[in-house]
Amino acid sequence: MIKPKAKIQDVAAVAGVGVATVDRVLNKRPGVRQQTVARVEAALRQLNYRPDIHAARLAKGRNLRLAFVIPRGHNTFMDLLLDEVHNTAERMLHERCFIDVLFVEAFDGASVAATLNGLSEQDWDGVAVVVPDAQLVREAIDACVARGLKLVTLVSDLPSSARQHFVGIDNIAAGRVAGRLLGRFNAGRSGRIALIAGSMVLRDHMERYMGCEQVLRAEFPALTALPVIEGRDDAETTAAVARDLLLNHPDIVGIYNMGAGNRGLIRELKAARQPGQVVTIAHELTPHARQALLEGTYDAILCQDPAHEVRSAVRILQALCEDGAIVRNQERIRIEIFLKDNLP
Amino acid sequence: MIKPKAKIQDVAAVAGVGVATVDRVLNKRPGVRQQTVARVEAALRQLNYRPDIHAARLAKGRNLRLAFVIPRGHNTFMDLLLDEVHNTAERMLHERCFIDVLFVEAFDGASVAATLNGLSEQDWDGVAVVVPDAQLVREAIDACVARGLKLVTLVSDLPSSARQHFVGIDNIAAGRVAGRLLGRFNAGRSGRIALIAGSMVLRDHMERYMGCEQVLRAEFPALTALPVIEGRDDAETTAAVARDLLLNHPDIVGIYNMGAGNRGLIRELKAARQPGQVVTIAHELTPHARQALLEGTYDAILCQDPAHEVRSAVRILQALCEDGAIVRNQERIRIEIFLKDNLP
DNA sequence: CAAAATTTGATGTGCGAACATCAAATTTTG
DNA sequence: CAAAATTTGATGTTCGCACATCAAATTTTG
Repeated sequence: MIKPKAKIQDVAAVAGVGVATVDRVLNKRPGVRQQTVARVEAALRQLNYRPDIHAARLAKGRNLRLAFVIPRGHNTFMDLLLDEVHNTAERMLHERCFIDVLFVEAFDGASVAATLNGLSEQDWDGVAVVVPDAQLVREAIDACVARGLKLVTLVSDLPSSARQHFVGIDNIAAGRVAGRLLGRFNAGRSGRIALIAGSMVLRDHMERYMGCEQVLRAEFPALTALPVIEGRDDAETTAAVARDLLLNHPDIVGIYNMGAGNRGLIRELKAARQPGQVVTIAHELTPHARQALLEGTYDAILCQDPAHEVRSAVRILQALCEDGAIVRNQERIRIEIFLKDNLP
Repeated sequence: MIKPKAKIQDVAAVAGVGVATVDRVLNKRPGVRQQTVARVEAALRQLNYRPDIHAARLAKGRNLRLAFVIPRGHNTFMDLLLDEVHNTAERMLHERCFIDVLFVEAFDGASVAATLNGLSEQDWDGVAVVVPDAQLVREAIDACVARGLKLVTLVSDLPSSARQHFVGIDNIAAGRVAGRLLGRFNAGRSGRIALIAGSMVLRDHMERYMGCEQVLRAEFPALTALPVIEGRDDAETTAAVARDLLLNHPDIVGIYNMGAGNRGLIRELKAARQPGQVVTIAHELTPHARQALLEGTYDAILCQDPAHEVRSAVRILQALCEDGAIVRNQERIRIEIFLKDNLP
């Protein structure tokens, strides 16, 4: 039942070669005949050999160096993300892995690109980066990867770049969920749905919009979406656009806030409507949003767990750097749906 | 910024003692004066020393032995759980951790208790167990823990026992979510809600019932719950009770299946009603449930990710056995809510 | 066929901690 | 104060692997 784990010696014995040769094959060192390589690989497979990760990490003694590139002082969600990077950095210090945070300006592709271009493959092994959708950024990412850095995008993706992985939710699906909840919570009623984004140049907001619009059109014809308003992910701007909306459209029965700025929206909602009158869905479980959900101002909150995202980014970068295995399902970032009943 | 990780030598130097003494303190070996212990501990804290886990695991050379105690051939969810135990066992084999599965009879407290009592602390370090709620089981758990085994309950809890941890969802919250979705998806309508459990001796089903009933009573007075029916977590029995329900209660507007046996329920629903006529909520994303959700027979599925639960149980047992740290948030099992839009 | 080039094996070192042993230093006790 | 008991330090071994070196064996080449 329990097979003792094979070690290099065992592999060498089975392959009929010396341990040094097995070592050469395992670490892709030169100077081994192709036919010998084949023999060793057969033995590896036969014994299902995997290096003992603890011994390996100890022997290499190498410290992984990871950089997190994050917008500075952007919004509450980013603050949560940042906190978690620090927590994780603290923990990972004890596992031979250093994590530093590099700040960039929010919404500013040039700033992100400049930071990425400044990352030398001498100093860093991997990067996790929150990116705006811009050509400049795409090129900087591709350059990083070409230099040999491992790179994952975080929260917002840039699929056409050479990034090795994306750590975040499926935003189209999130939008669809929002659309369906708006539709079903309004069962029977008809009216208008207001959509608020941070900025439509943010890919994640754009995708949420697409998903929501799709579902509303296809399955809830009694509800029609108003044109998307931009709140700049900022409480004051969001408050202003929300006030306009609520004043000018008495027939609004639902609101989907795809971006940040929850504080502003909540304030205006409370001022303008009775609780429960407008079905409202928002993103990210910030303290204000949480409170609004409990009070009934919000009806549901869609959420990505920033802590999970950070841990996942680190695990994936580790795996990429040390060619370990990635456990797919473990790295699936969930679209969490919070009602007032299942708050953590 | 980056402090090089402290090693035992550093601690010894700071404390002004030899490495052997630090080692004695770290591993709680006897023969050190209290005052020296204090000096060493001060140094440990000052340097924020943590043993290098890779070196430690390598040196100990000990293999963790974990047992998963799981009901045999119970239902699809348990099958998924079992699959994942095997996957994880395969992966953990390479990390000095052996995992075995012990089968017990479903619903059978005596069988579980006997199995637990058979686990010697010589052969095992930790146990994860899916328990029915029975006094016999509680005693067996307490005995295990008293023997020095680390023990976590899985999926279904027994809070009054001495188990070190529970790995699973908050079932009361899950029930509340179900209640709210039933209420809101039925916005305006009034009628009866059918509740189906596997068995009310299962704590998780009982708790779901409580949560759901709570919310319905408090917030959706137009909906009244019928008495709970037991489907034995089995497709045929569930089909039979569902058929009865649907025949005898034309005023049913919602169904909450708190247990397994989805296949039976789906079959009867399709036979008796138009899709969309009865709001239906069920648990666990099995292939049949998934299909039903896509087709509109089900309206939402509440779910606990068995893969996450298994990984979490292993991590927690590891931490308990090697007195490592537990990352709380990472081990929080989420109540996942699936609509047809966010299926993985 | 001999010389040159390539492959291979044996061997050693270090990673950081766990654990063991023994001698030296210190404290306690009679 | 000396003998006994307790604490302490120095040292060595082990875990499994990565990496390096050198000599021996094999193959290739002219």
